[in-house]
Amino acid sequence: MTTTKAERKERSHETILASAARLLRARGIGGARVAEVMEGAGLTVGGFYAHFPSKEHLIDAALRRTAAELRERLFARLEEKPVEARAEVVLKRYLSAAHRDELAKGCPFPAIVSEVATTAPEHRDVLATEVAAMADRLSEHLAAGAIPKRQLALALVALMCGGLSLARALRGTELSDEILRACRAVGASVSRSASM
Amino acid sequence: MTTTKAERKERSHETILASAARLLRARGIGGARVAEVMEGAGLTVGGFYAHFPSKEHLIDAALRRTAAELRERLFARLEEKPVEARAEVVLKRYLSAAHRDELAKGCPFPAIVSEVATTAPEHRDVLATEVAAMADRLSEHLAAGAIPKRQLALALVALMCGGLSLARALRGTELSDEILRACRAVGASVSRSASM
DNA sequence: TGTACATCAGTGAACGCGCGTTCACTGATGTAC
DNA sequence: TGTACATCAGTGAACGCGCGTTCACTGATGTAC
Repeated sequence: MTTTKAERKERSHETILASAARLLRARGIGGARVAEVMEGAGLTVGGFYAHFPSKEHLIDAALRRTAAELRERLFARLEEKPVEARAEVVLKRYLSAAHRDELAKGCPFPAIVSEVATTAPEHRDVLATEVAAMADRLSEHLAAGAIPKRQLALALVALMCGGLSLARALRGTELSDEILRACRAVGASVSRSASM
Repeated sequence: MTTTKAERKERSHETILASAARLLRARGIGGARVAEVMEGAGLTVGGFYAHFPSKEHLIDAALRRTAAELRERLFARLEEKPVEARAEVVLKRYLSAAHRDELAKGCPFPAIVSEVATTAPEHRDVLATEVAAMADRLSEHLAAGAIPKRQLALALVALMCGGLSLARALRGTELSDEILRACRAVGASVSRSASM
């Protein structure tokens, strides 16, 4: 039960990152305030800079972390399914009402793409890496067919990200559900026809 | 050459709205600062509240305006083309490098969906109206086929919006161009196969 | 037509608030002897 | 083992800045007579 100072600091670091990961997804870059991140970690503002050199570094770390977590869950146990059915499973997982409603736990992209395009270009490189990683992983699970795998993977990432972004923005409206359904159906359709 | 006071005020109102329309698309809701909007209109901050009751009202007006302008251009002269070719034309126009690069002139959705989903839900209703209008207009230009027109329209809106959002966020990277191409190709493919 | 007054679009400074960051301090843990 | 000192994770207040909004004021235009 004895923990060293360094171990305790490491735990705090983790807690802060976890809190940031939640807030980044729920509120976006601008909305994830340092004071609130620290409060979410059970600490006070002042201590933050002993763990991260700046908010920018925190956001980058949280983005990497949440994107990796997403891939973990999105592509879990896909090997059990035949390759032709996998894209549909991914679409169903990503474009679900649960994923739309649990802002703080899901994909970080919808929460940040707008900001990276407009007021927070400093996160562009990290975002590019994570989007590429996502497309790569998806590509591995697509069947060869009429549409090149990489091309189909990139379009499906855009479809999923766009559909979830819109569905989240319109949460609570009938249109929101309709968008999720439409993207699942059309995404599945193109994946099927592409592999034939 | 004589203009009345009311006419001059009306002109200022227009100029302010035009400036806001540009800034909203280039910087998002949070990034479109009232002082900068007024500066862009050749005026000073203090006069703003004689034209709009709050920033929130301005953003709503700018969103409506820019969304309507987009529809105007996106669906212009489509009747000249056979119905089976129209979706592809829309995809080409929307998912172009020019549209990605000219932030201030294009579609407002990529700039604001993140914020509406996270920190600016007060604009949800206006956004819902404009997204629905966009899907309706697109739907009119789709050929009947295997996929219901409305469903295909909603998925194409999500694909376009998602593709453009990602391409803008990743502007300057090779991946950005690749995403645009992939979305155009896959979007065209699904539109074609759906109408057969 | 000319003069005195009213209107009101626009100015510019100030207000209040929230945010990222800094910093002097605290107190529990760790180290040296 | 006990004692004196060093370390450093975390505190909490302050700083500087930017933002939306307010407000007393200005001066050109419009109106009344």
